Amino acid sequence: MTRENKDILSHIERLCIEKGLKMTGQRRVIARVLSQSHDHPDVEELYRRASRLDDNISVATVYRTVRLLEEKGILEKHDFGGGRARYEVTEQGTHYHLIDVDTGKVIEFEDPEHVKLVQQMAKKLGFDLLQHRLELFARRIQEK
Amino acid sequence: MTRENKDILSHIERLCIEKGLKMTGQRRVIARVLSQSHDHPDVEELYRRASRLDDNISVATVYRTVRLLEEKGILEKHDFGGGRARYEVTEQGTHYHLIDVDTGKVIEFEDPEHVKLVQQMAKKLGFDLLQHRLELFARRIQEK
DNA sequence: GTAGTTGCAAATCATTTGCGTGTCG
DNA sequence: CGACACGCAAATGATTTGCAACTAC
Repeated sequence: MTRENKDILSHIERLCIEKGLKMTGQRRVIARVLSQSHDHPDVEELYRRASRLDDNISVATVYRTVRLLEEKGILEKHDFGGGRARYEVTEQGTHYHLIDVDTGKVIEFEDPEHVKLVQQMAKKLGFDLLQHRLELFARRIQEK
Repeated sequence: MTRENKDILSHIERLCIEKGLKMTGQRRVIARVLSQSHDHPDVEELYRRASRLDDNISVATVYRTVRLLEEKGILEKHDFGGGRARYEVTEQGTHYHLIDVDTGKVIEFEDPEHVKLVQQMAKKLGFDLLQHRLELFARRIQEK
């Protein structure tokens, strides 16, 4: 039973402080929400989650904060279709996404072999790979 | 010196007819523009190019047409950042994009082996692959 | 104290849509 | 002729922003 204690800094809040961001109440709440989110919420969803912890937060602030954190490299923005941007906390290793087109759910997976492969691809074209993304749009196999 | 003759059907127009689309004047013009575009224009740019050939075209129609052609599989929609969707004519084999981060230029390449690989990836996760995208962000190798 | 932040509502921007008119098949 | 396409302008939906009040440092 882990206790969520407001006196304990969330992972993201720590990162914000490292980057020298001014930590307001709303940013602390949003940071906490992000730290606890292991999916790919959109702004609306983040706003909903944050409001649950503190009703003194506006969507505008969520938009502003999310943009700020993306600029700082703390968050990554994705376009998985559906019209709204979705966010996730930046992780160290490259990982890929499989989007279930029926449910919109996103499955993450890693494949270090594939990373090497892609580096080779870039090299063959005369480039050094900086980053890359691989996204699969797929439908669950039916076992009738 | 190839002649562009209005009596000759453009490649895309042919595809539209195959799909049973009603061919209006505006659709013919847009089809022609698409046939001649070997880059990744956004709607605004398509509208500009179409207007050059025929000033009797509205942006709304370009939006409608582009959506229709995407549904028919004749066009592909991309999000390369920048807020607006970009389009290209669907080619038979899946191809990938390498974006030169210094110039913004997009290099296309194919890799049929990789397509199979990705299908395997999806299968391993219990999915049938519908489509996928691989985008490399890279920098040209310096040979000083 | 002061630069940076917030909430609110109005503004933007890309894209979609309702409607009366026009046209392909 | 009848279903569908068009232009126009108004509507939409996500995201941004101006402004006056507030707060972290």
